[in-house]
Amino acid sequence: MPTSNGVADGNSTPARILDAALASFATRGYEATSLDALAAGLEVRKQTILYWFPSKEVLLDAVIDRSAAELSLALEGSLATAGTGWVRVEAVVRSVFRLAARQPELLGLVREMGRLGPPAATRFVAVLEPLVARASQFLEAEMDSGHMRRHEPRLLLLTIYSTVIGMLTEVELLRALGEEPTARSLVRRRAEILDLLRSALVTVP
Amino acid sequence: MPTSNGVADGNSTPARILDAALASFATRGYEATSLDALAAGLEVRKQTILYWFPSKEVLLDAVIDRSAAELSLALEGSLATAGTGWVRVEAVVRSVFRLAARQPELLGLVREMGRLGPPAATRFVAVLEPLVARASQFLEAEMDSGHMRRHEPRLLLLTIYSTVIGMLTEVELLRALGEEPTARSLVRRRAEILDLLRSALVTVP
DNA sequence: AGATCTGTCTACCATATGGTAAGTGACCAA
DNA sequence: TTGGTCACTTACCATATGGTAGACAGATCT
Repeated sequence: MPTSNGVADGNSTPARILDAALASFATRGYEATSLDALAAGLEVRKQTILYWFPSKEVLLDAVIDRSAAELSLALEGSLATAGTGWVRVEAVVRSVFRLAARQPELLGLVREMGRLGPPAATRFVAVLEPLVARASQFLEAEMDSGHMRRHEPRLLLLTIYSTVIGMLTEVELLRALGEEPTARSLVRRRAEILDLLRSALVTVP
Repeated sequence: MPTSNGVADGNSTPARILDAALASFATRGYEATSLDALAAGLEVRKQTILYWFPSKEVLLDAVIDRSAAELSLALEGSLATAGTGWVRVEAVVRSVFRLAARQPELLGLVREMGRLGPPAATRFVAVLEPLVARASQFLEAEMDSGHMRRHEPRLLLLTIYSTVIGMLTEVELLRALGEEPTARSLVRRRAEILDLLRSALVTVP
């Protein structure tokens, strides 16, 4: 039985396994990822994976937990930004894009969560739930004070979420639209999304 | 070798297979769908499936082709709507929601397309490519004539796409937000999305 | 030094999966 | 009647998959 906790800092074996699993789950999908393939990529035997994570599902849970924590941390940080309505929304969107540039797999996993029904998705949502509540309250307050156009806060959140995730993960469609997966394109997409959101949210005084 | 073409109208066996495959691909995903499970659901032996569709991949292609055609037809219909900028955008969004109410699996498959890289996604995108081009041109023209706020047409399209698909397929997240998958909720989501898009697109005169 | 623990490995295994080969009954044209 | 096609079936098979059991080398403890 492994002694070290799930945190597994540095380039320890469990951390490397988590990294590889995240990457594969996010791109190929959970079911399409085999422990053998994962192990081969790590130049390790499959049993090593099963030593640290007793089953594939446990591995998935570990990946979800770590990713959710990371995501949560990044969002918490940007939510701590002071400022009136739009500035804060912009800060959050920017931080998500920053995250996407540094760790695209993370956003890919988020996208995958929808497919894996409960209990995986439930676990993921549970961690982010407080953030959603905070964001929802924030939006509502901003609308009440007239800083933003009035919308249904939760559905507005879903819209922002969908748009950002779509912009960051719809690689196939992006390619079809002639948008290459470059850093420059990412910046352009960020500009566009901010432009759109501002149009939809900011009240013209 | 099957004689009838891929159209397979009515409740013929190949049509039933396509229906079941579409449903399963859209919800469980392609890799997670086994021919055995599919056959069991249809109360038919697996070989019957392989009789009509020589391999799983061929089945996927058939599902994609049929779905893309159906989607294309629906969109073509709504695009034929005459009218100035916003009215037409609204018509398209409404038709997609109508489609989602009647055939949720179709939208689910669209969502799955992103995951299945080439060649599956390519095939799908290829069919819808002309529509994308038309829509893009339409948006650009409307912006040129000042009926709509200026945005990057293709990225605007991606935004609309992401938002609509998200609103219609993010079941887990919707549940977490307290939005039940009812018809009433669907109407509310449609209203919200139209509201948002109007805010972002329509120029205040 | 000997015992124990840790991390990884080799050796298997039951099951599931996509796919091949060949058979069977119904129908139909000659 | 007979031969052939059609739709579908039973009988298999090679491979991949998640997982179990246990060996083995090195470090750590007593």
